[in-house]
Amino acid sequence: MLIPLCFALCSLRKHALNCHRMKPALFSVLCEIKEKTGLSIRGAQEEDPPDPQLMRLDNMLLAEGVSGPEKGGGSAAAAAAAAASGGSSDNSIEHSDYRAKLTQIRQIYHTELEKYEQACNEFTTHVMNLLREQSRTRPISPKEIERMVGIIHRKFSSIQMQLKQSTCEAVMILRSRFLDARRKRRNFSKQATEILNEYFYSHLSNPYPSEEAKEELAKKCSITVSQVSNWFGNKRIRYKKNIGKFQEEANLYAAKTAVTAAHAVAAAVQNNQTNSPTTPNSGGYPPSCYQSDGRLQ
DNA sequence: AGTGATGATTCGTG
DNA sequence: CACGAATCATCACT
Repeated sequence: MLIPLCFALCSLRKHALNCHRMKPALFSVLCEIKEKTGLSIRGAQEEDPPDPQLMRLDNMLLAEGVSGPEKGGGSAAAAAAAAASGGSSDNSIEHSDYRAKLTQIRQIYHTELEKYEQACNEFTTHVMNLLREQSRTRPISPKEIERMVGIIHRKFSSIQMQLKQSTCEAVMILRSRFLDARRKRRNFSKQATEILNEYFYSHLSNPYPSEEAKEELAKKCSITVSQVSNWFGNKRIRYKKNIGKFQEEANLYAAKTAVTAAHAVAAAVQNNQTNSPTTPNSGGYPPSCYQSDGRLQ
């Protein structure tokens, strides 16, 4: 009678011990995350010995929207990621991908958690039954039963901690991948670069596109407004640093816009034969296809 | 592998 | 907050 109980407890102990270890690296990362998210660690008090590790895990899962209230699919993390990527809605594909994966993690977490809770209950009743059987051969105090139940619950909560740990790890990996992907860059298409360069060189005296112009350029180039801003920021500084190097490029685009303008003029002339052709801009740079306020026509 | 080009990020400033 | 400047990280070409 005593043997099955001992065996059960031993196997449980072994499992729990295996699960109990926490990687130091992960731990420090989690601490950092906690600091950054500004979450109160005092918030989630755990009964028994208040385990700071478990509290951190709980807080992180809550912050990531894994263990929190249903729906929203990790709104906190998604919002943070969105903010990190410039706050525009241009990365909606990546966001939805991120959210989908987070939902997946969340689902796994909840089913596993449920499974553990169920297993814990089953095991407790199992042990209770064993104790009941034993009570026929020897007296068993309520205190002993209570102690036994306490042991089981502690062991199962440490298993739960392992689940929380691995869930946190999964979220961390997902996040780092998401942020890494954000950092990866693709060169803009040749067409986009051309459009940007055309604007830049035809506004060389004041290469600062207005917000509207940026939006228009962004639309034309199929990039984001912040990418346009980045491009102009980079272009201005690099042009200024080495005007000589860009001279050829400047001439090229000047010629190009001149040709476009000439075509436009020719078309205008054809449309209105009576009008005399306007003289092209005699300055260093050709007449642009932009309005006086810098907007594309 | 080395190297220049280029898009993105970070930080200081007005 | 927009911008300049410096820097990082990757691309693209040799």
